[in-house]
Amino acid sequence: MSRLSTEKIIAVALEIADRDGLEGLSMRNLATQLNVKAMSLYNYFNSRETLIDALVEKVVAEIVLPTQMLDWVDGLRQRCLSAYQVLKKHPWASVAMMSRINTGPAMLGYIEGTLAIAVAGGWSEPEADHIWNALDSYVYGFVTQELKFPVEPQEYQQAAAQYLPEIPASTYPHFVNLGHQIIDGSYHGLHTLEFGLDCLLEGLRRHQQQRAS
Amino acid sequence: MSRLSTEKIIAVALEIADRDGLEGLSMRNLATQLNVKAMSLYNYFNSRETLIDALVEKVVAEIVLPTQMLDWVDGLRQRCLSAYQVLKKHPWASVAMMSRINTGPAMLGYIEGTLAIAVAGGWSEPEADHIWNALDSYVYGFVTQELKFPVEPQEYQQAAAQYLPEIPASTYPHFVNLGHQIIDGSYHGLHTLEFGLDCLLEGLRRHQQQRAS
DNA sequence: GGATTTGACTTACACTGTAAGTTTACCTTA
DNA sequence: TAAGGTAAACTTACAGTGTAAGTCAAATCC
Repeated sequence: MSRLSTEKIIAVALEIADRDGLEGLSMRNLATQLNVKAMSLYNYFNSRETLIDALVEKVVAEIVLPTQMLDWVDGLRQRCLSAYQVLKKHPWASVAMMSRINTGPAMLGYIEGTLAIAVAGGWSEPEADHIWNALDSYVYGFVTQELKFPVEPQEYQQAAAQYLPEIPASTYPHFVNLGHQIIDGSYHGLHTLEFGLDCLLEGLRRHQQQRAS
Repeated sequence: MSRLSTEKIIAVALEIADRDGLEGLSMRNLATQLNVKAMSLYNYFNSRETLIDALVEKVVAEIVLPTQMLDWVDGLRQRCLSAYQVLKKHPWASVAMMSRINTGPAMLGYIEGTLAIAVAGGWSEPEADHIWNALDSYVYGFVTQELKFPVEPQEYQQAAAQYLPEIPASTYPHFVNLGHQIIDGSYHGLHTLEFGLDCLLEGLRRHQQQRAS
């Protein structure tokens, strides 16, 4: 660790954020990991916020856009699944991407690539803009919600068993029923990105067909 | 303001959060507004986090579920639109709702009501669970993204005019095209919740029809 | 009226981001 | 090689954060 660099800082910051979340990424904390004092970081980033912007760029760059020519539905689907995988690798990122404006090259390339798929599929540019926005709203929202729940079905089962007794079945019948199904194993309780994603895409396809006729 | 109470604290905290965001809601700040010192608040809430949980509950309680019996599609649609309006009134809330687990009565009632609409529409409980999750993922994600952009078309136009010159049209053709359309007024650039919502619902309807046949 | 509980208070600690100013070390040019 | 310039580290300081711990007065209850 002879000398600092933006790349080195970003790499270590990414490690910390992935492990401890954005709130665990303090300038002093990060500096310590780099064998340096906090203020030295300000030679490379104007503020903590701009550092986080750089982290978001780094993450967006990981999302892969389909290269070979696909049906627009398959293309968008594949893109969303890639975004999903990347966002799950970086648990802090979905909220950051939703709530901050990023105009870095990775983000622009990501948007451009998505628009291109839709336009190639016969949509106008404003329509492609709506489609991109709708898909990402769903993907970001889904990931963020999923991250707050236990991942393993087993943990889910335990959590359900723990909390369910306190919930009156008379006022919340369906909710409690679901809880019982999760506890007895007849329903895993886990959600998949594909469920809503395929509904969205199916709706879009219908929308396009209806307009053509 | 003779005496503190959870209701009074929540009311003022809600004002602050709505105006300055969650990061503007500090215990000292909040206490000052209540003519009290910070530590007095801890007589009513164990921590800042539990206070925020209470705020979320308060917000969820504002969401209205359709009362009269509607088609399940219309019922879910109406519910999502209500949630959307409420979340826009409380700009900090969408992220909070996505990222924290809330088991208060308002939240449970909200979920239960949503499940009930879907089940009444012929879906199984696990399916209703998936539907609820998909819709809320989209709504939360949409609101959060929308809140970071300028609201007025005019501001959007100005922002586009300001940033577009720096973006090379050769590498981002569709993106730049969209920018031009926003600047010249042929495309407002604004998104609507309904676009993706109706796609989702249409996809769900198809899904159900296909299964029935 | 005395005991008990409630709800406010003060103080203190370990953090946070970052503005401002200083020193060290290297690199370039004479 | 010596000198000058600059880049990149440093220290110090400030105003803020959440909250643990202990104190003290007033209201409530037996």
